[in-house]
Amino acid sequence: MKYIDKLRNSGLRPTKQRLQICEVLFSTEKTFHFTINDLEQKIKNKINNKISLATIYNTVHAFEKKGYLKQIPINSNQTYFDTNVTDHHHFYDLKNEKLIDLENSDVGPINIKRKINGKKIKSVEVLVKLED
Amino acid sequence: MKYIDKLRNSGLRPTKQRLQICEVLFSTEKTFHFTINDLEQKIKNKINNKISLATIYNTVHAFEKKGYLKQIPINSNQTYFDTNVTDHHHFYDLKNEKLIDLENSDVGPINIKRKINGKKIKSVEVLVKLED
DNA sequence: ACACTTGTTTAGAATCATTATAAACAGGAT
DNA sequence: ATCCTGTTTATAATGATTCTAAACAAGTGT
Ligand SMILES: [Mn+2]
Ligand SMILES: [Mn+2]
Ligand SMILES: [Zn+2]
Ligand SMILES: [Zn+2]
Repeated sequence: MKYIDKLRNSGLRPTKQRLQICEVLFSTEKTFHFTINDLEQKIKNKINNKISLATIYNTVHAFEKKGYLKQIPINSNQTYFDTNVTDHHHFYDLKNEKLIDLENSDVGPINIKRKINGKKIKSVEVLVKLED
Repeated sequence: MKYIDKLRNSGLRPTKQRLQICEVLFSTEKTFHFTINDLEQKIKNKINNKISLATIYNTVHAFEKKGYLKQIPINSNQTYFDTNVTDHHHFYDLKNEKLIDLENSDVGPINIKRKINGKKIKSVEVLVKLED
């Protein structure tokens, strides 16, 4: 399995549940955005055994900490995650609550001129809200 | 009172609670960021009567809908609001969970080149996450 | 001033995403 | 096989937010 090494190299045991969640999250060429609820449904559809909700939360947070997922900050009652962990920006369609990736070339480089003493920049993200 | 007209012109009755919340939110020259919890504390400190938590939620949402407040999208368990309703960007200090305004001149104009069919841009916000 | 309508406030309950608990389980090393 | 420790799981707890519906108050008209 291609995910076993990925997990081992991160210090995560390659359990059956984690491998199956890897399959759901990382086996497609296209990256995507999801909530825990979305992921729960995808898992239900793609595998026959059950993975507990607690494990889904645990795994997503473990993967996030290892840099295999990232959270996207939007105002929603549910947390959105992204399998695209490169630096990139988003459209957020307020009507259907869906995120759309923006290529960096669609926005251009962003130059933050101001500095805060003792702090360094971890990320720069643009969120473009869309309405009808 | 200076807030009575503001409220009446928005179709909101100038109740005692709303006027007091206006005082807390809009009487300082500096704008600021807050959570509902922050606001609850500020209210407790500045006035002697009690305003119920439900009213604080109701009022914040009413003011948001009228454009007197806006929500700032960040990944936090609590919703952040801003009394600065102009288009502007933010630093977000991950350590102490505080927002800092960025002047538009600190970021420069952002040109979104891509268009989505049938949708128009409502806002463009940059979030710069800070770590130590 | 009074009555009437409708918007607002309120305490408390409900909702619901997320996190904590702690017991059963499984990976991996020896 | 045994042991250790990380992981999974069902379930409970948490906590921010929203809902409910009854009491209340603002505004309007008389
Ligand atoms: Mn997380
Ligand atoms: Mn809201
Ligand atoms: Zn994305
Ligand atoms: Zn701000």
